[in-house]
Amino acid sequence: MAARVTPSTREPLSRESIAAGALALADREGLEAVTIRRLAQENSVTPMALYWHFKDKDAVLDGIAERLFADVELPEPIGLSWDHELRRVLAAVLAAVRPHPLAAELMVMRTMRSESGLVLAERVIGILIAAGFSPAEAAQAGSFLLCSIVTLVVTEPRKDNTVDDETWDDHYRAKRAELESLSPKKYPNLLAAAEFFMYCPSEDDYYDRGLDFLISGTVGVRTP
Amino acid sequence: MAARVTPSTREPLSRESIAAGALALADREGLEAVTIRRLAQENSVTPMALYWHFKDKDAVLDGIAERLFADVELPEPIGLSWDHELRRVLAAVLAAVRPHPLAAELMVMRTMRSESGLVLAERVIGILIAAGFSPAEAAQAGSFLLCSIVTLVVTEPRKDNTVDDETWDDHYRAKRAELESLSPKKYPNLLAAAEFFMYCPSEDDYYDRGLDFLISGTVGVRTP
DNA sequence: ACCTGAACACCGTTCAAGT
DNA sequence: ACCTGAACACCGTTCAAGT
Repeated sequence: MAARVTPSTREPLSRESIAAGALALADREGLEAVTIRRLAQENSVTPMALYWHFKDKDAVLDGIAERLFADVELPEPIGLSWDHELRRVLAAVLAAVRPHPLAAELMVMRTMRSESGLVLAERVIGILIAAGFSPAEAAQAGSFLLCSIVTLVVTEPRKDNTVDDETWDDHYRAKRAELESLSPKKYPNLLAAAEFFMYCPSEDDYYDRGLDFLISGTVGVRTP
Repeated sequence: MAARVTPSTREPLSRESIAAGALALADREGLEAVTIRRLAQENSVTPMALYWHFKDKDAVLDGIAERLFADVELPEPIGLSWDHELRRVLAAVLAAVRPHPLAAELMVMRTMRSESGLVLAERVIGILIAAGFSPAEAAQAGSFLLCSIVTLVVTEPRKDNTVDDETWDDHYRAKRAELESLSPKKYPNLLAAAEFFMYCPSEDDYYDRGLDFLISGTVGVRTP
């Protein structure tokens, strides 16, 4: 029984397997749990072993981001108007990012460091330039749109899975009680909306509205 | 000379002075330089001294965020349409955040933990609800708008001040050469926009377009 | 090529103690 | 009330060495 778990049966390390394990760990316990030493332990290996496969910890994080970008299944263009094509691309990014709310922030500022990220960026910038954006405008809008997808996922009010259910219930009740104890005279609107900062009535509505917002914004800043 | 710097002449600690010093440190060297031990050193005090004023490190970060929100000078309403009033408020947030690109991310998820943050949120949610947004829609849009201001500031292509000029010049040239060596067949649009991922032609244009985007997006998702 | 082992300079935090 | 001192369990990383 226990013999099956001895170090001698360990799988060989690789950039990909380490990155995949790191992403899984981030999904389970959050990004701050992803440390060199912890990853070494999970791979039944010495911390220094990881430095053979990655230059430093930042390169490991690049590896996680790379895996996230690789999960984006870019849709083939089907001849819709540019704003509808853009929405399909953003929806594909969203679909890839949603399962990884605790790791998603790594995609910000790391887009150009992986093949998949570059392909995605080329696609978005291409749509924007074809729509009449200048290169400078397209670069800004493209960067902002990708960050916004990450923002939507990261800030979606959710039951975080890094703690057990009762702990989170306590935390939730405490936070909500705190918000709802605010002065009704000073914060009437905040009180009316209080519950929606902690709880999302419909995830699909939330993300549909998010995409609507981004497309409206993009259309709105175009100067054709 | 050296006598003037002896520990005995040290100013008394306080929540506010520690938070202000922490923000200044983050501005100079980035958030990862803000450690309990470093702050202790800068205040000529033992690390443990900080635990009298703050519960833990997260509370110190709350303190920094609090200072950032306190810098927002909310404009008085002047009877414009709701979207123009919203733009004035977002512009005020932007003005407060722009000087602190390396610390700005702390404002995300910490809005409700300080008086100034609550006042800002009440104002934004108030505008949205008055414009016809439901409480749930207003909560989502309000959260997203604030995060977006932070995103604009954090992702603005800039010469980061955590390293000296030549180091950054080298880094800049290397990055740009890397981007511009991409296959023109595979990444034509990315190449056309390459320089604008690293360099901002006009900060004012950049932020004007950012605010335009956010207002267009908000107007676009309203269902009156 | 791939991994180990010992060491270094850092972290945040607890606990008991000083004034 | 406000701060110190020693200690603990962590970090990332360098350098030399093993197979």
